[in-house]
Amino acid sequence: MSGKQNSYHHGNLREVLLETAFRLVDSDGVEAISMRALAREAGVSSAAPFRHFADKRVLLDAVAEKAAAELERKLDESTAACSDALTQFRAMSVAYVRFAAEHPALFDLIHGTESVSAGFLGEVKDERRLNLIALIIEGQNAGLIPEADPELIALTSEALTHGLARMIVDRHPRLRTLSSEEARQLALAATHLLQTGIGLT
Amino acid sequence: MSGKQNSYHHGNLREVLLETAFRLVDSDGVEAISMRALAREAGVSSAAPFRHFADKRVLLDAVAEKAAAELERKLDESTAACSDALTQFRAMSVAYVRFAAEHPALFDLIHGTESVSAGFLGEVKDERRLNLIALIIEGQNAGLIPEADPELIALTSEALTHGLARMIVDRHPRLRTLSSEEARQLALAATHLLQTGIGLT
DNA sequence: CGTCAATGTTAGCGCCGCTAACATTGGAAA
DNA sequence: TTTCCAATGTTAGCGGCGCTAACATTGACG
Repeated sequence: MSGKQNSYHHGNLREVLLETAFRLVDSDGVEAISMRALAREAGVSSAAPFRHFADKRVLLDAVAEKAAAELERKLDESTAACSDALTQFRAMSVAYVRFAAEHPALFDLIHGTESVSAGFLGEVKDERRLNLIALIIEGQNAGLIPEADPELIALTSEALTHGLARMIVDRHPRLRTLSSEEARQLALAATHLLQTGIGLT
Repeated sequence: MSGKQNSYHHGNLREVLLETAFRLVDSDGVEAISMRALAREAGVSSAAPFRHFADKRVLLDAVAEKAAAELERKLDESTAACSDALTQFRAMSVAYVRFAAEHPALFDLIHGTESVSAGFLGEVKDERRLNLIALIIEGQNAGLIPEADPELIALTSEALTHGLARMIVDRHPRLRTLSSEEARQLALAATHLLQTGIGLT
């Protein structure tokens, strides 16, 4: 199915367009893609892509969903070898920040896409949040975590991780040209700091 | 100078274009602006704007710089009535998050614009960072803040604030439709949490 | 074997960013 | 005051874009 080159019907156009767009966004950013260029790349007329994606926004939504699924996969992977819940949480923070450092354009696209947070992947994220909140309540019952609103604690943790990732993507002056390993160490250090508090009371 | 309407020369075109673009980005997002539409709005031919901005990127850079200056202004304002350094820091976090909630498209443009973090306003931000670090070291000398790397503490604080702002702009499921007052309370609660730590040790 | 839905094609509309060549004008220099 | 020129406007147009309509090809299925 991948080598059909002399037939009128391409046979695999939708996936080829999607993968090409995915690669192009990852390497050159979302502004680098155009429907016509994708069509040329696939060796197809400039109207053909519209048989598979109603408009450009829909195609970008699909790319964003693919990227979000990839991020999800990496987050799951990261917690595979973690026994307790705390190390799971920290591993996920690290994986999240690393993804942002390695694929800034995809990270950007994911969060700039309405349909991602609204759709299935938003629910995945919500499920993760509920897990985190359950963990926090557990910690509070055991007397390990102060009795603040668990929702607030979860939100603050998320915000810290998301903020680190965003500062990298947004090329914050202190964080531009951050390697993946440096990103890992930074995420570890920052989440540790959140746990112990910075003591500014 | 503002009412020249029947003359060949507009007389104030650069500023009019800039202000129109600023308003349009703020209300409808960066994708809503086009050079030709701006020209029409200003009652001028579609080539005229290029006498003042070499290309669209340069115009957007100028809008971003204006927006960043506005943000700077609000940050300065927010600390006016604060005596000690800690309340200054928290007031700035609140102002930062509020700006993001009230002007998401401008906030987005600021951070997506290379020239802003590279140029003058990046230096302003750096100066702010140095102030924060000085405050942290002071706190450490007084025994109020743990002996972690002051740079790291500063970075973590920034990341939390930036993360909250970004979650709002990115329409995080839990934070969409957040009012300015809710943003204020959230920022206060989260920075407080950072100070005390969430105790997940 | 015929037909039809899926999926390709060509042609073209209107908008865009941007440029070249020309027009107007206000203000500095003579 | 007159002259002239740099600044800043104009028109016309190129090529690329997103997208649509009308038509062409074909494989799968009755």
